[in-house]
Amino acid sequence: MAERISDAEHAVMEVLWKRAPLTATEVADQVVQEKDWSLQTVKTLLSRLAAKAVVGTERDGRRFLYSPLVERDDYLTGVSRNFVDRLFGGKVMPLVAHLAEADELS
Amino acid sequence: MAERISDAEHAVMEVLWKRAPLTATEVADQVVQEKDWSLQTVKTLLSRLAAKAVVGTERDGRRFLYSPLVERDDYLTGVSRNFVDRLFGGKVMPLVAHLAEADELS
DNA sequence: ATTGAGTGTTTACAACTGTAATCATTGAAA
DNA sequence: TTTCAATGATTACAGTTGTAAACACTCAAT
Repeated sequence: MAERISDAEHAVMEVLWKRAPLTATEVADQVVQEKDWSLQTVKTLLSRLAAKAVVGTERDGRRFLYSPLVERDDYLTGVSRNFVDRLFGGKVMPLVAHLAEADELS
Repeated sequence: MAERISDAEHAVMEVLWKRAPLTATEVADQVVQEKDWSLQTVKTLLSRLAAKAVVGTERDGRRFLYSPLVERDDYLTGVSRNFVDRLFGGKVMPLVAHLAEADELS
């Protein structure tokens, strides 16, 4: 039962997948370049992810260092499969057909 | 701004996409074969879809006939694009790679 | 010793979801 | 005509999500 990661949480994960461990502020600095969120919001998201054991925390003096506990690859595989299953009966081809427009399909 | 359709609502839409117009009870009869929901639940979902103008209602005496107002095809294209954009930077190939396992890729 | 900036924790709060129960209306049956 | 069953409308209620404010603690600078 893979833990569910919400959209907002996903944005945070992307930062940690790029580089980790990071402090909350470091994560926020990155995230803010994409999303217009406050530091508080990012900290809330980190807490929720930690509560779900999707990121791990490691004490570093007064602050925490956050690191992903699930691999980006595993996560993407999970949601992708779920997506095709729900919307395309598990078949990849119909999905591809729906996307075969302005994309580099070679 | 395509109206957001939730998972539960999507199950209802699938029924209407298969055949329409239908009464609430007819929809429920279909849906219940898949999901273990009460008639009330299906009616709530139909109301919400109608409120969002995703299904249209046509009075038929004392009851309503419901029909989809968005095409299944358009909807799938929308969510698919959104999905690849958010998770794969709009690139289809990486997505396919993540799914290239037990599937009929010929 | 005091203060302020950084950091984690707690609380907030509305929108959306899943899942209905209850209410109200009304046509059909008795 | 009274009653019942079907049906739409209203209300409910907890969990998740997005988005934070407020609180508390503490190290570093004054």
